This record gives sequence, structure tokens and C-alpha cells, in this order.
Amino acid sequence: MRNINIKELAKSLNLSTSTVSRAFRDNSDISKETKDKILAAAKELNYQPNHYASNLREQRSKTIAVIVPELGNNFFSQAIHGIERIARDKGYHILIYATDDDHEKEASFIRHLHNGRADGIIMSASGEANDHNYLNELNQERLPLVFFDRVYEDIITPRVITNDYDSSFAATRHLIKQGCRRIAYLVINKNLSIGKTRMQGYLDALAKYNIPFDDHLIVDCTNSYQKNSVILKEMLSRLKPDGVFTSVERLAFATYYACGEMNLAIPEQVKVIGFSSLEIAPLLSPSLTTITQPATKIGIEAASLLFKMLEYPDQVDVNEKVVLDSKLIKRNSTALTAKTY
Amino acid sequence: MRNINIKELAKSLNLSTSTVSRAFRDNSDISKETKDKILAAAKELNYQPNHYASNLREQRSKTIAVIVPELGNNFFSQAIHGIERIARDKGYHILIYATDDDHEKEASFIRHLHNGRADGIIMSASGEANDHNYLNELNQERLPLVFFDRVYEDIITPRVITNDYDSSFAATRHLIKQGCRRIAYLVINKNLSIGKTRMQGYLDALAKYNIPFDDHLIVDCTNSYQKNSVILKEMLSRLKPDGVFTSVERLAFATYYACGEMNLAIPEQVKVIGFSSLEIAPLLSPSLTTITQPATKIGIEAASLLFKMLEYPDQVDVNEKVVLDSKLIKRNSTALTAKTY
DNA sequence: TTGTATGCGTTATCAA
DNA sequence: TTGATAACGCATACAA
Repeated sequence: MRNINIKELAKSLNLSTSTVSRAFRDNSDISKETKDKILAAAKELNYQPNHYASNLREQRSKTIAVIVPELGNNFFSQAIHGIERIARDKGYHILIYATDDDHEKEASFIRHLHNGRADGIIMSASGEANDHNYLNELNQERLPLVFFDRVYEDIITPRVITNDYDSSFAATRHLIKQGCRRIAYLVINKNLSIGKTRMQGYLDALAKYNIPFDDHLIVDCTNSYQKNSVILKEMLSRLKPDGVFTSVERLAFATYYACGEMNLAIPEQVKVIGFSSLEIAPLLSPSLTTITQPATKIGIEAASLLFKMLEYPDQVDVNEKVVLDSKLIKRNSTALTAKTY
Repeated sequence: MRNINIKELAKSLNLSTSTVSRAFRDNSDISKETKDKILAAAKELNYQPNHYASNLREQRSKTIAVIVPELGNNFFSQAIHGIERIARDKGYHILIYATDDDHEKEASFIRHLHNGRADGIIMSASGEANDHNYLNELNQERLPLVFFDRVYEDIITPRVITNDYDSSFAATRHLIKQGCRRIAYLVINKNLSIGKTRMQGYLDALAKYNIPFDDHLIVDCTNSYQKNSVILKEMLSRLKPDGVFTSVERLAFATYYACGEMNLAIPEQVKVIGFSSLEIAPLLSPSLTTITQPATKIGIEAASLLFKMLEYPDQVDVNEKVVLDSKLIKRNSTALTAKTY
């Protein structure tokens, strides 16, 4: 059955297109009778108002764009899940863009979105670059933007983040209390806000507990599994840390593999803690101590914030910041062991 | 900077809108000179052709819809990743819909897509329902559909699947060779094609090796973690299987947890194997023997198939079926143990 | 090579 | 309560 348009539907009912159109808008004046008749016929003939024509006319798309660095990461897929739930409730559709941590791609996606394709953007940032001008243009075009988790500090727009500094401080303190004195901090991008904040918590905890700081212990990793493997093994053998704190889930796994290859026992010789949204962290060998962000909740909050901006643009506080708590869940990868004492 | 439209851009250049329009289409006659001038001005003034107006005019959206049962599953997020890569190369955008395994939602999404919103659909099915009429309508509307992994047998359209029967047979044989005689098969939905195919491999392997079949060992699970926990613990204590074969990743994790709670040692007392795309299966305790589907590759193939349908509609073979191989990766959850012999 | 005019399918304004 | 009509922004057939 070919899709039918409003004209044909109108003709088949001996009505005007305006009347038919009204049947699909809630607010319009139309008798219940004709409305029912029209809706019945629409169902019968499989009529759906054309999305592109409506959008062109109404100048909005009922679509939001979600931009994330990667899809193969539990945190982001859970966050998207949260966003999707809210969007669906509101009758919105979501477009997904993965940047593969490439700042150029991010900029390119956003430039494309200037064309009316989406009514708003929810995004977790990919780059450290200083030129975020393409983002500043958004506001002026009334294309609302909400950041979640990874943000650009210099762009003023609502954001949903977690208490990274506190979590990081608590994680480092936990390692210290478990007896660690040489704690490596693994990061993907030191310059990204999230890298900085988390690192500061680590540094301050060290200072607070009078642990001497060795800046070689801050290890810059990459997005490549192979390269990280080399970097980590070299680091483990040269620096001999007794604790590893990873700012990203993937690096915790990489540490497990590297320790395995080097026959370093976790937690006896090296204790490991990491930011991670892995639901089966308890099933790892050893079970992984994690700082777990409320990923789905973050998605829900970010979407809610965006819809607030769309529905009540006048009441928007661009400085709005929702801060959610992550949880430090202690498991065996940081357990005390006979050997430690 | 407010978005500018084609008219304003044309006026600012003292050209007609058609000339400007031509600058953005590759095929049209236009002098290189004016084209360059227009593109430069467009960049300057931040002009982007309005997506909805173009689509309305051209009657296509350069968008594909991806419908999956769930997002919090490694298989699907990897598959989406593959789809996203191909789509991006082709200049297409992707809309994501998660059905939460709800067949009603699936039907509702697809009905919505009748309105021109997407040029094609890639989907993994959610339900066993027999009424797939809403799908049959698609073909007649020239809205191409490609299935991946979970398919409806009665809908004739291209599909990308894995050799589930063989994998299932091999997995069961592996358990048998490791000494298992009472092998439980855990499934979410017996009636869905994927459940049926995988189950048949299991049944045939049992028959081949003369293992008596007890139909209580086929355990119907749910999507609820809590309910599965109850079901599995009850099953383990009552049926005392020495092997568990799970048709879905999540059920393998559930089995680990249930065994943990009941103090059943894996692999000594119960061996476990499961379909899973978990990249860190080697890090589990014990490491999990998996049948791993090439998830990203499946996404890539499905997207390629869809683009073939979009680009060469005449050459489409609706019976086209791409079958990829899964890998059986033996790890410790099915290892031989002293106790077994 | 460029310009003019029309229509894609819808909704809003205005008139009846 | 309903109908006629214009406009949303763009791309193309046709004319120049």
C-alpha cells in the first residue's frame, strides 16, 4: 500500500485538507464527529502526516541529536538508554553520532546539525581543542545544547556531571588506606575537563595523606589497545606501582591484561580501582573495585534538562549544573592481603 | 548568528536561488567560478541547506532507522557501531530505536516510520508475534528493510545472520566432550527464530552423542534480573545440571551469580558456555567460554545490504542472506577438572 | 551558464 | 465548525 497524502485523504472524505490537518492537531477546533471519522479513515488508508512537510512548516523536528565519543562503552550506551527513554515519552526521536574520540568529527557533526535536522543536542565532548566556536554559534541559533559527563569548561550551557573530584579523592584515599604508596593514575586525555578534575582529586588525596608525588606516575594512555598494552607493561615494570587508578573503564581492563601478562597478582602486588559502569564488575577475576557513575540517570537528567530548554526557553538558566553522585564500590581488586603487611 | 536561507544567500550574491542551489548539487551545470564564490559565501554566512526542505523536495531523507531490542547489550552496541560507520561514510544519519524487547513498541516504531522519516530500516526483531503485517506493508512502500541476527522467518527480506545452528551444535558438543551429561539450555524466548535455531543445534548434538534429553532442562527465562535469579537457583538445585548453555549473554552472567550464591563451583560442578560479545570474557572468574558473534561485522554487512537496496533497487534479491561465522572460544568455564574424572 | 516559476505535503491565517 | 489560500526552503523543468 503506497503512502497516501493529506490531499488524497481529504478527497476520499469530501473534506478539505485543513480539516483533515486539524484532526491531527490537539488544539484545533473540529467537531468530535468529523475528527473520529478522519482518524478512522487515516488508519484505514494508512495515512501518516509527512514528517518532513510538517517540520518544514512548523520549523521544528521533534528530534534530538546525541553525540558521544564512542558506542562501545558501557557508560555511553547506558546513558543513551536513559536519553532514549525520556525522548520516547516526549514523542521525540533520537539521532546518534559517534565521534570515535575525534574532535574533527565532532565539529563536523555539529556543523551539519545547523541545518534544522535536530531541535537540540545532548553531547559528551571528545576533544581538548581550544576552539569551540562552532558551539558558541549554537546558542545564537536557538539550538539548545546540554553537556553530560565530558564538558568544555569554556562553553556556558547546562550540564549534567558527577562529583568527579570527590570520587577521585575517595578512590585515591581508598587505595592509600589499603596500603598503597605508589599509585599510578591512568588517563586518556589530561587536558579534557574530566581528566583534569579527576586528576586533581587524586593529587589532593596524595597531598592530604603525605604521599610523595611522582609525576611519572601520571600515565597518558591512548585509544589503541595495542599501544596501551605496551605503555602499561613498560610502566608497571619501570615504576613498580602498588596501586593503579584508572580514569576510564577501558584502562582498568588494560591493566588487568597487562598484570596478567607480567604475572603481577591483583590485589597482592598491585591494587586496581577504576571509573567503570560495567555491570558485571563483581564477576571479574578479581572482582573490580569501581567508581560507578549513575549512567542511565545521567542520560535521563540530561534529556530532561534539554526538554526543559525546549519547552520553556525563557526560564533557562544556562549555568544550570546537575551534579549526581557516583558510588565507590569496594571489591577484591583493592582488598587487603597478607602480603601487603 | 541566525541561520540563513537560500534566498538571503542568493540575494547577498546577486544571484538566483536556483544558481545557489546548483552550487550544492554535484551534477548540475554551473561554472566553477560562481560555484566557488557561492560556497565561500555560504561558509562565511554559515549557510546550510535546510534538511527538511530538501527532503520534502527530493522525497528522501538520507537517514536510516535502526531498531534493536535493547541498548545495554554488547552485541547490539557493537552492531550499531558497525552500522554507524557505514552510514557515516555514505553521508547518512541514523535514528536509533530501542524496543525493550516489547513487540508492541516495535510495531509502533515501524508504523511511525511510514511517514518518510527514514529511507530504510535495519532491525533485529523483538517479538514472536505472528502478525507481522506492519512489516509487509513496508515493501510495498519501498521502505527497504534488512534484518540482522533476530529475524522473522515469515518476512521475506534480506538478512544478516550467523551460523547459529552450527555454533549451538558445537557448543553443546564441547560441553559433552568436557564430560557434561545433564546440560541445561537457557533461553529468553523459545519461539523467536533465534531461540528455535539455537535450540535445535543443542537438541541435535544431544541426540548425536546419545545423551538422553530431559525437556525440563530447557529453561525459559525472562528479561528481569530478579526473576531469572529465582528461576535459575530453583533450576540448579532441582535439576542439578552439570553444564549450562545460555543462548543470550545476560543469562550467562545470571548463571554465574546464581552459582555463586549457591556455592556451586564453575567449572568443577557446573560448566558454562554462552553466546556473548563481551570483550573482557577472559577477565571473568572463571574466564567464560563463549560463542562470539562478529557483531561489528554484522552491523557493517547489514548496512551495506541496505545501501545496496537503496542504490540499486532493481538488483535486489529479497532472499539474500548473509551468513557469518561465530567463533567458539574455549576458556576456563568449561575446563576439565580433576573432580570431573 | 543562469534565471523564472512551480510544487513537494503540511499547517496557519483568514474568511465564510 | 469548515474551507480557501499562502508560506515553510528547496530543487528542478523549462525558458532565456
